[in-house]
Amino acid sequence: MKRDKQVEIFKALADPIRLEILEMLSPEITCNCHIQEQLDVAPNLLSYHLKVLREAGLIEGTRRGRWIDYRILEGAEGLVREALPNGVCK
Amino acid sequence: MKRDKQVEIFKALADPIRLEILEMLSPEITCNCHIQEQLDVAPNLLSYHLKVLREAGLIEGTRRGRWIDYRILEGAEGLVREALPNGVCK
DNA sequence: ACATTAGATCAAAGATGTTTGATATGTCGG
DNA sequence: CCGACATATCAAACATCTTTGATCTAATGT
Repeated sequence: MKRDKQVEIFKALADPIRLEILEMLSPEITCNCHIQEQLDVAPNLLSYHLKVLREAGLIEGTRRGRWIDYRILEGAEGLVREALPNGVCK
Repeated sequence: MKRDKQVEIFKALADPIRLEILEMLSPEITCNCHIQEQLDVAPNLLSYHLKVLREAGLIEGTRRGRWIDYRILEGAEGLVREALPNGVCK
């Protein structure tokens, strides 16, 4: 994996709001509005963090009517594990 | 693990120089001066990055005469794995 | 004790990230 | 088509991180 991609993934993980979001998304698809209720951040701020996670390739959103459902991408776990530096993780 | 600690670890990993260092340290103890040769960063900058990694609990340095040998800490792998968000990694 | 070398620390500059407020886009219900 | 709602985008303010240059500490060899 390219160094830049590796860095992008860890940057995406290096924020408390984004970690909350990822754990909230954990069990399954979650509507953006649902995340919003639980998280108490401005809607545009939530959008920003979701975008960072999306661009890192960790989540994906699909529109359902007026809302957007977010889910962790299939490949996300593999991607993160692949990003772990050899030095630290065999 | 506390959210702050989790964030601290990912921030430590979210930099290309620090990832280089970690992979360089991978096989075993490496003298600071050796890292320096391979990395081409100012010595004070290297110090800064080593400090970030040290404070995150990933590496440790011990002085040997004029030099300092750095090594990945035993617990580093466990620490990083523990930091991975449940959402992404089962 | 002195000069030299390896690292660390500090403060300021520069770069990058996050948050906010205002505005835009897309979708629904009437 | 219009008003309301969900989300996204944009620009500016603010905060944090990284890099640089100067200075400091600790250890070595003479």
